Amino acid sequence: MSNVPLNQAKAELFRTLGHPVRIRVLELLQDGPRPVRELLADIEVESSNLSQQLAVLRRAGLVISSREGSVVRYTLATPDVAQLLLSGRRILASMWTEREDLLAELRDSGEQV
Amino acid sequence: MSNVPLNQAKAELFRTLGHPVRIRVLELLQDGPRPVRELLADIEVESSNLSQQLAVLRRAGLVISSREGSVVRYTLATPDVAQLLLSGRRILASMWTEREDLLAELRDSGEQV
DNA sequence: ACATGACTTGAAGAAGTCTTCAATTACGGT
DNA sequence: ACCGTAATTGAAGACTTCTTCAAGTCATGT
Repeated sequence: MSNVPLNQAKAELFRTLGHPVRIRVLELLQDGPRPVRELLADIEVESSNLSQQLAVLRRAGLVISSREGSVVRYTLATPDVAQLLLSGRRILASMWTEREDLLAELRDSGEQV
Repeated sequence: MSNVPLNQAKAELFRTLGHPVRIRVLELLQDGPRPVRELLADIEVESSNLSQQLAVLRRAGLVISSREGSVVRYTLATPDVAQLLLSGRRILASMWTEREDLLAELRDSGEQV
């Protein structure tokens, strides 16, 4: 039940998502394929840096690129990526509200002292 | 609709999951709280290394530790972590089957030539 | 008080990742 | 054939993360 190489693969997948530009790219691609030019317009990053991050996503197999004339279009390799991003948002949200609850508790107990 | 600090937070969350030992720990904690001793028995890793990885998870707010006598017990900060791990598994599965389909296609077209 | 088992911490070198720059490829228009 | 725009690549230096070691804390048994 441990399966070390599987956990290795999972870790690599998560590590691939571990960069704000790559997250943003995947989020934009959720609404359908997009040419690099458009991604570049929506993300504040240098063209060569975006290319580097796209290459990371490509190597990980999360996106697919195809040249169409002078433009390169990127597509999500699987729509399941959306689920993963959603789960991430949800965890952040629940950690945030838990911390907020704690703050409220602290404030309340402070008022009692 | 871009929200750079949010994407930064998401990226940090995913990066925290980007290590096989940390993945394994979270998976074990899905079945309930566990003392370090037990985690150590289930994961092939040095005690000090496990501690380092637990510290990363603690700092990220994904787990909570509490001392009970001479033993330290770890707990998932939120059960939502399970969803995230599941989504990860699912992506890996769908990437795997897509690649398998591709292989089958290649094999078939090879037979036709 | 001391020893022991259960963990954590700090530090150091190796390994990996990030950003940026300059060079390069690929296509379309003239 | 040449230029401009679109995108990728390779390489270098800064920065971060990983593993391991030795040393440290903390509670319990003797």
